[in-house]
Amino acid sequence: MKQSQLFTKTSKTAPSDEVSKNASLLIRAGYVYKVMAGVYAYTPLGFRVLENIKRIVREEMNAIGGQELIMTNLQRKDTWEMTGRWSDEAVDVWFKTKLQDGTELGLAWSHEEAIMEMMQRFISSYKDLPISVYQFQTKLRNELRAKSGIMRGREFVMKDMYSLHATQEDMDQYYDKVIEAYKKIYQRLGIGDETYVTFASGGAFTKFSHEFQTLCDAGEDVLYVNADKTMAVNEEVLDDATQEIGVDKSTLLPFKSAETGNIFKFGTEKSDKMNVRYTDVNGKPQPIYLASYGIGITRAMGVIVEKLADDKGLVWPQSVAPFRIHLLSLGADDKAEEIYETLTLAGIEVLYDDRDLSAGEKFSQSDLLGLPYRVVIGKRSLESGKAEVKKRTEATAKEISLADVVEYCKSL
RNA sequence: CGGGGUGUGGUAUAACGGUAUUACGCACGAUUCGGGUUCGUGUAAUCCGGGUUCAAUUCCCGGCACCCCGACCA
Repeated sequence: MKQSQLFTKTSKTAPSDEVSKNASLLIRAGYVYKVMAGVYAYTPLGFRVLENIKRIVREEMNAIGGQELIMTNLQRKDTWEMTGRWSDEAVDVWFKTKLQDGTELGLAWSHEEAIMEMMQRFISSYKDLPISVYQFQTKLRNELRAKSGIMRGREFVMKDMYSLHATQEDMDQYYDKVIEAYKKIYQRLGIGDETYVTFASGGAFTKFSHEFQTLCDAGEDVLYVNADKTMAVNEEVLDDATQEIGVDKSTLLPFKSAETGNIFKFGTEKSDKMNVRYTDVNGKPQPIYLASYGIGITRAMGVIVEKLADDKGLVWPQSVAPFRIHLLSLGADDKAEEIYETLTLAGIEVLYDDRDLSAGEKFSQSDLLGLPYRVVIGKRSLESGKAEVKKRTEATAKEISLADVVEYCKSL
């Protein structure tokens, strides 16, 4: 894409109403637009990052048999009354609205009940199980206080997956498979080395749920990690969990962390409350085992920013960057344009700064945008047949022959 | 939800109760052309509603919005 066509622009000044690094940088660089507290629009650059994160998650979910679908934001009251979660006392983040005839509706903060309700229409026999479905969905939660930029909003994008099983063994087995898939996801997102599978407060079925916690100063949780970094426990359940697994809690060190994923087993709770049954091999009705798996897509984006950005601006891992290469022309538009066309035709995602700006502006804005690689075609180096390439994470650039630029870019 | 704070051009900011400041941006014209180049001209603002006062961006009341701390957080 040519940068002259991009409607967003960078800003030298940080917004006065944002404290968090992620929101401040994303707004300055033109990735998001703040609509209100805790509610952000994703402009083309931010949209591309979200789509890249989703692509990675989608690939891993598909790899373990997940079927993608999309549920609705408008939800029926009676769906939630079946499990006692329509009440504002039970769930304090509800947005509710009404049809013109007065029918009460809920705006989806979760889809657990909604999935069960839909699935009862499709599951009748043990032969229909197991089933694993997932979606990328906008969740609406009426948080008392939004904070930390895109990391805790009132409207956010989440990947939620639900697996339904005939037996506990089958659920347990699948649950473990999801843990492995999640590990791959965080690795691919570039935050895997600092993301832990942790014990956290559980649901009705199990004593603990599992959270995926990523070490991050902007996070809201405190994680206790052991010395060789193989085990971590959420502070919320520190005493219980350390007792359960027989670990001396004084050997664990606390770190701030952000919950980037949460998985848990409902067991037959929803099935029982909502009276959803399948028929077993003996013709008898049986409850369905349910487990649920979430990843905050927008929160993951915020965590990536928080962890990787430097004093010059954003730094994206190649896997999620909106473009792989930032091509700058410094008074060498003809040659740069030619390279841009060639790379684009080759299917390489390039942001080409074709604007008539000073070199300094192009460089500093390029740093702020944080694309993984920068290729500079300058009038000066053009004369010696050279171009300059630099990784965003490295301080110094190197020169390569102009003739090798296209091959170099293809090899990245 | 409890507590605290802040609302001024598009953005960031200044102004004892007395002519709304400056920078960035934007437009035009020059200048420059490898780290937010330089200069000129122009453009554009006091959150909303009351009150006090000769006079309110400034003080008071109410509302709304935003931020922070806490609480909350499958």
